[in-house]
Amino acid sequence: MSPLNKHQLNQIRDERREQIKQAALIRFARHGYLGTKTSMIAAEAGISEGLIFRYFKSKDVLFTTLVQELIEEAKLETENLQYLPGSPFEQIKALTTGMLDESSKYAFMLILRARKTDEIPEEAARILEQHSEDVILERLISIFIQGQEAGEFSPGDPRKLLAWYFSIINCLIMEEVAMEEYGLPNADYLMRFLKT
Amino acid sequence: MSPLNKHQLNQIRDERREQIKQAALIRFARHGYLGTKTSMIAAEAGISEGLIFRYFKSKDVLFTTLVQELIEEAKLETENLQYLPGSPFEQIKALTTGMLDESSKYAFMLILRARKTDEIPEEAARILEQHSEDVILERLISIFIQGQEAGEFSPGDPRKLLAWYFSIINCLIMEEVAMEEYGLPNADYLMRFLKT
Amino acid sequence: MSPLNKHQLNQIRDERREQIKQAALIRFARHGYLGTKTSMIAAEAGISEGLIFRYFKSKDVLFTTLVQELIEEAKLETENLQYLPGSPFEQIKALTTGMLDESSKYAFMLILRARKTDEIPEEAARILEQHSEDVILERLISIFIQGQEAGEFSPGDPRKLLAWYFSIINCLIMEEVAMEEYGLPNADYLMRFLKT
Amino acid sequence: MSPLNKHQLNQIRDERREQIKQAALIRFARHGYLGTKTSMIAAEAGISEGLIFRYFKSKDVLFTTLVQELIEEAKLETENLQYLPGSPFEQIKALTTGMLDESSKYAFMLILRARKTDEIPEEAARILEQHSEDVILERLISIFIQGQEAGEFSPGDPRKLLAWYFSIINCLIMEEVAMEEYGLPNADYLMRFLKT
DNA sequence: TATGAATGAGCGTTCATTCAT
DNA sequence: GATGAATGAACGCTCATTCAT
Repeated sequence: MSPLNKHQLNQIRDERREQIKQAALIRFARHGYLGTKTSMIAAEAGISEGLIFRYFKSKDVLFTTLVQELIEEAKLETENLQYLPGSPFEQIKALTTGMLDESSKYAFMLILRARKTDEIPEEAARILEQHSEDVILERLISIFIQGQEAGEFSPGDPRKLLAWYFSIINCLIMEEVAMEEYGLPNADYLMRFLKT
Repeated sequence: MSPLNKHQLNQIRDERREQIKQAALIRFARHGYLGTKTSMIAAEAGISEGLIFRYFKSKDVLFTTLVQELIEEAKLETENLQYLPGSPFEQIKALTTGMLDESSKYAFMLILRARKTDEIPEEAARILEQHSEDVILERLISIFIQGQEAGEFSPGDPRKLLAWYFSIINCLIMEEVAMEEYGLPNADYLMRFLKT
Repeated sequence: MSPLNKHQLNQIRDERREQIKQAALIRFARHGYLGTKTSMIAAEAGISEGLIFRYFKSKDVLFTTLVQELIEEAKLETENLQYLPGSPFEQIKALTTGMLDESSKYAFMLILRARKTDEIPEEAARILEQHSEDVILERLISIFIQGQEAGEFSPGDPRKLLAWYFSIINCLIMEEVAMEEYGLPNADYLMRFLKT
Repeated sequence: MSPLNKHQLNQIRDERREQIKQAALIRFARHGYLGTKTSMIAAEAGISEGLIFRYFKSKDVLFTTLVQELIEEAKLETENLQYLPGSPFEQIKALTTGMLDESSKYAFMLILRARKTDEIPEEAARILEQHSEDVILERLISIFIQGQEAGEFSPGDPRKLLAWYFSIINCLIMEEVAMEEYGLPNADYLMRFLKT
């Protein structure tokens, strides 16, 4: 008989995996893929360097896994959006508020930083290319069109408006450090860009 | 006796230096500090790998020199700004237009990417921290205050308004690639954030 | 009070030890010392990785123990040989037949592979050097001399004849895999090398 | 203008490549693929560890290149064989003598050791599987059949005879170290195996 | 001055070994 | 006694930097 039963071991494994992913998220978000040494992740997680490789085959796989899961989460959040109550303006404002929220800070930073660099694993680049632009934006575009039809949003190509608006949100999240002094603009301020 | 006189040699040196800096600018802007290998810079400049180190003591120094000079240029441009004719709104609009211009693309990309990563030489980080926020922003802040006094800009802490506004511009420049489809919003669009 | 008495525990220990040695024998024989990971031995034995080290201080010691014991067995077998009935030719033929037998395959493979590599523990190398040539060969040499005196074996330095003959046997055992198609030559065939 | 012309540089590169290959050949032959550390090859060649990788992308590629070239050479030698004058017996004796020769010792050791281990790069394994058995042996088999028809070689399946004979040669080369005392049997001795 | 071969410190990764359970 | 998660030394490999030419 085992000294620890199967359930307990699985729990330990799951906890460690999560712990490593959390540490990696913070480091990758702050220093990028190349700038993050596995020793930094180990230090952040408070474990030995070698242990990382029992849970993730390589730094590459660890990064790609994170990207994969973060994209998945983002997709779900956007999916829910269109079934939310309220006008298009209120829906986008809710999303904007969520994106600027402290709790999802590192997730966005990692994804956004990753998308601006060629220096990430090929597979991660593929995932980013595929999902982000195509799937999520398609969902939002219909909300934007409704917003324009309702006269809430400024006129013109809705895809263009959407692209610009989210570029700004994205970038602001990335600026986080520089912004420390004044914090992030609130959603109301940013909605100016959309209003007619 | 030397086949080239001192003046000619100096000219060659200066040209080589410039050539290396130009190559480095493009590469650092595109791939970041860590992502840019010295071999890439040599290839971009069409010289041998070793030669870089006769003109710059190290990759570190080359990068820091670039940052230094780009900051310097930006400072000059901002300095000139306040002596320009036109209302505060028109002055900021001119600056905005200049920043979004193609010709200064790589310069801004390098600086902005650098500011988002800890993974740059310490000295470069120090330069960015010191100048960018303190000196340049100080110059702009007075224009913003004038703008608010003239009722052209929205009210509130002018530093906050300034920080937010330029964060957005900066981010949009960085998005350059993702934006290919729609290009950058023109200055008029962006001025919305400032208007009351 | 212990649920198992001392005798039972010793029996478990002995069985485990044997089980590990058997698994290690197969793996070391097939993949050599460096090519065999302790995890492979554990898997082959159906036990956990850590348990190996309660029975053998190290991979090094496990390997050396195996070599030691296999050499010991070989020595005993050779010892018995000279008291066997029959002519020198028949005695050597019996030994040859035994070496080519399926049941001792892995034992010979391990020993032979070990002797061809420096990459084994120092102590194991020492054992191989000492015993193999000195003790076993001494026993066989007298049989060879008798064989030559009886005109059964070809003339010349008997040590040379012996060394060559067994080298050939050894090699054939190692070839096992490549030989699958045709099997091993039988003892009669090999005795040609000895006959006048 | 270059300080060294293109021809000189190519010569340096070719010499280094050959030097590394020679060092690697000796080490791989003696200690096998896993047992040979890149540091050992560098030490044997009298160069730094890193330099190996300017000439060969990886230890894997270096090994595979060696296997490739050695197989190629062996193929050529065997090809020439059948156009040589003399009886089948004399032809095989010439080949045997060549294989036992000091100068090609390491080449055979490397190949033979490689063929006995799974622990080599996949590509190298593929090359060995393809060429050795199929191409070379086919050439020799016809000489063996002629030898049997001429009554020079012992009867029976010629492929079996060939396989056994060359297994013995191969193994003897591998035994090199153990054999130091008596040297290798000469070709005459080994031809006994083939004679009727 | 210019070259590119050569170096070596440091990274990502493996695996024998330890140890809490 | 048995487990397998955890460690760390050592490996293969990269790349900024040096140096003979």
